[in-house]
Amino acid sequence: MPNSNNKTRRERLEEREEAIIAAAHDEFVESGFDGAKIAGIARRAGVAEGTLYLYFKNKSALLGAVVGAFYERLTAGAAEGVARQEATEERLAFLARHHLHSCLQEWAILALAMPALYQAGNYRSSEYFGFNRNYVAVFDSVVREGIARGEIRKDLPLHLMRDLFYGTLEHSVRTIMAREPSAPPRQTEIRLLAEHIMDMVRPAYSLRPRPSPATDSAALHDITRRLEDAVSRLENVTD
Amino acid sequence: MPNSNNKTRRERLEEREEAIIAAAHDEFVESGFDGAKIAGIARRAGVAEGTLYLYFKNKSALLGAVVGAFYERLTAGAAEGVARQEATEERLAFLARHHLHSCLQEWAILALAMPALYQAGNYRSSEYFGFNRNYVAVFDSVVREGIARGEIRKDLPLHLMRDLFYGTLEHSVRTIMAREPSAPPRQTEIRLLAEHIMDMVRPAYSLRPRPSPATDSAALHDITRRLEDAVSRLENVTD
DNA sequence: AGTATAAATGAGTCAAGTTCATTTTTGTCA
DNA sequence: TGACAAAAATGAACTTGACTCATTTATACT
Repeated sequence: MPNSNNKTRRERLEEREEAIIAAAHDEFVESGFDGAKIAGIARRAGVAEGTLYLYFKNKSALLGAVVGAFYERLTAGAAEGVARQEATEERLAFLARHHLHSCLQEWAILALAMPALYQAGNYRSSEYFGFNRNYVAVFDSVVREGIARGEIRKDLPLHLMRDLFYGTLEHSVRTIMAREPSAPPRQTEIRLLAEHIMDMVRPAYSLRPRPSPATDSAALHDITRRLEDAVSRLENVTD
Repeated sequence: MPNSNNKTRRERLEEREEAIIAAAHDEFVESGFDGAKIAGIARRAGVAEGTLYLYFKNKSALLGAVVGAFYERLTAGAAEGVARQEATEERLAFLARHHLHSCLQEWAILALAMPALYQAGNYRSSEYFGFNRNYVAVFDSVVREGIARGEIRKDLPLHLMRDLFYGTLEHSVRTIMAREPSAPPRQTEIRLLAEHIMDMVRPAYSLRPRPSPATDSAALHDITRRLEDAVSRLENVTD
């Protein structure tokens, strides 16, 4: 009998791998990296300890797989949401909400991943580097398009705008989790927080609405600029 | 002979404790938390393994002491620098440079401390919470005074301004360390980076120069505000 | 000097990640 | 269908390293 069930060998292996990742996910989330036991993961996955090492090099690789799955969800959600929005402002606001929501929801995973981002020596060569690269690519393209559209200032390196955006978001997530560790991520609170953050990010990026294609919009835009310049000059005088 | 040398018993204990912390510092910086061995720390400090446990409850407490010393340097430097500046703008710029400089300089320690900040469950009760509290108190007082002086917008919660400031700085540090892990923190690069960051933070905070005590400054400030409101309205129309 | 208390020691214990010789399962071919 | 080779799985044994504790050494006080 070449096939006891209707599964090919490859399929059975992948199924098992997924079962192991799921088991590792639960064990890590429940106990943290150090607290998680290989024996526990094996038991949850229904395999022997030795079997784990046929699928993953070691405990860290196991964590890498769990974190990789998280980043996949995170990145896919970000890309989909951005595609649904047209305006740069809305896209950034969505990314902020999505990041807050995902990170609060899966805080435990985030906490597990964090230490790896601080392993200076080999970060660039670690799988985590790739995870992050894919994720921020979504943000990068939004900002690049915003700059091309003339909605965002172009005098700052892109990586700094990234640092401002995700740095602020990450720090906010940490602040929230420190305040109320058992917080259920309330949708309305996330919206409010994201709005506040956008209130800071908007002026930092000099983010302004896209010039409308209407004929006199150019004139409006121009007068806006002139007024702002006047304001700037006045401000300097005030010094 | 009540005293073989001119040291009191208490003094000798504190000396030893400092020697142990210094040894732990070196071992941790060289090998990371997991890589560091109690045996190695004991050897460096010139004591037996068991002795370490008379001074510190466990390996984590040892790390806590090392991180605590780092935060003390960090906080003291911040407070001193702020005291030397008068203007809010200058104070914030200094804090940015100081944070970048310290974190790049002692990146290894920062990386060691980071995981503890993500232990949601017990962060608030951990010693790290206190470290951070003292440190950000410096920033908080600067911003509070800036708000009182009318130089900074007051419509945002303080903790969000903190998140923006330190979140951006931390993310920048990580970006730099990921780019060039062996980077010596160049003074000029730090200044440039801090200026760029201030270019984003300034508008985010609506940070403007302190109104001069001259009589017509109030009028100037008022007209500035009116113009800005007009600009805002125009921007909304443009949408 | 004698003694009680504090401090230090390091061999022994224990937990947990990893390895590997052995066993079981699977797919193929006569 | 039954032998057989390759793949997959197993779990007991090994290893490493944090932590303990019975014993020894140093200190201060009478």
